[in-house]
Amino acid sequence: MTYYHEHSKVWLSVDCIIFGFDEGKLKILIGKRQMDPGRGEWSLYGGFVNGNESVDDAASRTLYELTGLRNLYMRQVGAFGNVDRDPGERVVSIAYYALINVKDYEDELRREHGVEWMDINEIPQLYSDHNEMVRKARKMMQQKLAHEPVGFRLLPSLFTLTQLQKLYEAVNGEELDKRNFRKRIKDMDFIEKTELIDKTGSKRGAYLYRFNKRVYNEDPTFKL
Amino acid sequence: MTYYHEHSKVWLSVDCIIFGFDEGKLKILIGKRQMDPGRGEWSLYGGFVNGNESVDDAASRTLYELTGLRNLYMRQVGAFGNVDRDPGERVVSIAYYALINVKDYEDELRREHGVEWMDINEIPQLYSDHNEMVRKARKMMQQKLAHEPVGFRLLPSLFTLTQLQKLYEAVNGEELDKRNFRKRIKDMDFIEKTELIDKTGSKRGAYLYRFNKRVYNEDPTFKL
DNA sequence: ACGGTAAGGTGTAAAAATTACACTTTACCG
DNA sequence: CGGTAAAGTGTAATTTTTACACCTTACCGT
Repeated sequence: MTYYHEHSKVWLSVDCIIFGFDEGKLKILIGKRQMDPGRGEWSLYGGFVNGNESVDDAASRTLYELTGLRNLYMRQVGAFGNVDRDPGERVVSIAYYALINVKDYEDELRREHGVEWMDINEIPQLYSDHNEMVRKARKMMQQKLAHEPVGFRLLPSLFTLTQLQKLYEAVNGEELDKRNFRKRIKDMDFIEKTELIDKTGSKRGAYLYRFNKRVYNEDPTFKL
Repeated sequence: MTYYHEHSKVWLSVDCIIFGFDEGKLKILIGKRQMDPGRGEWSLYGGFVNGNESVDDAASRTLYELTGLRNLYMRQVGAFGNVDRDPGERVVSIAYYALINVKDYEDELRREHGVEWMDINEIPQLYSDHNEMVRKARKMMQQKLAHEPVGFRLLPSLFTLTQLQKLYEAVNGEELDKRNFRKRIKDMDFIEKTELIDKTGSKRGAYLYRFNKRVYNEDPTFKL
């Protein structure tokens, strides 16, 4: 018997704020809880941490469970540990946010889990402290996108400059000047213009770009 | 028996990165572990989370235990949850950083707990994943100080502009231009000049300033 | 076939922010 | 009473950021 046992153990869970970008809007995945406590309330998707896995691994596993996708871009938001945050038992939860390209997410899998994309600006009241998690995740994600080129995770691997601009506008909630935006993009060698043209967004068609990670790593300078 | 019980519980601890500013250097409090596992290794100060307290409360309590100070500026760094991070048992730890004015910390209490101030740039190898916690805490703290006027927490309530400049230099690890620095400070109405003069730092003496929280709250604009 | 339409694409000048930089003042101390 | 060491102060050059408008292209409907 060591000093550990003078203290009490808790259940540990992970909750996921999964960001997607669709129809010009920033969205997250939420669903109605299918179990007690809180059955029927809107909620983030989550799961418990098992004894044989790290907390990060539990988050990866939970994300995989929900989306069928591995190696998603994922960052920890933080621990939420109020005593009464879970109405049933003492459960401390570690929140993570992830960025996914909505096109990679099969709609069938989405329906299976009973979750849907909801505009980040129209999130209803959520179960327990999940609104707080979302707020913090959103802030951290904004911060991250302003300083590192990870926004691409929310887009297809080929994207137009208009898509990219709309993405940043949605994330930051403010419009950007098209010429100034494109000027900045041109300074970033790791955003490569391809010869491919997207015709879905306009009659004229727009060049498709791609993010070149190797070039970025050689000179990791990014400033939106 | 609910679904909770299909999963295993873990011990939860908090670890504290306590920043202080002394002799022109940014420092943190570390001590040699006085218990197994890891007895004798350099380590952060920490404690366990009890069943009847929130994780934040556990951190406050632990900080109070160590410093005798309440209402310290404190922010969560994040959860550290590798399976083997604690050599004894499965313990997930939530790290917090705090900012204190070293003058508020009684040296006796410090010795009682066997901790000492160590230059942030000269931190030895620490127990478990504590070095990682320190790295992350330092990064977050730098970020915070660059965007919010919380550096004052590391100084006496009255301070000279030279002290303030040296603090920011220590935090960011780079020298600042004196005139440009003071120009920016003058633009911040919430940094008030008093009529008091500090004679300890120079023969001539320097005006003492203070942070006025009320004025800041009226116009919370800060940019170092 | 052609005019309307809707998104794609492009440069310059003004304003603002940031940087670089050097000397005078003061009061203590020896 | 001269040396010293920190306190205090302004301006010009540079860089960064912002504001702003028109032409192009290809599809679509008539």
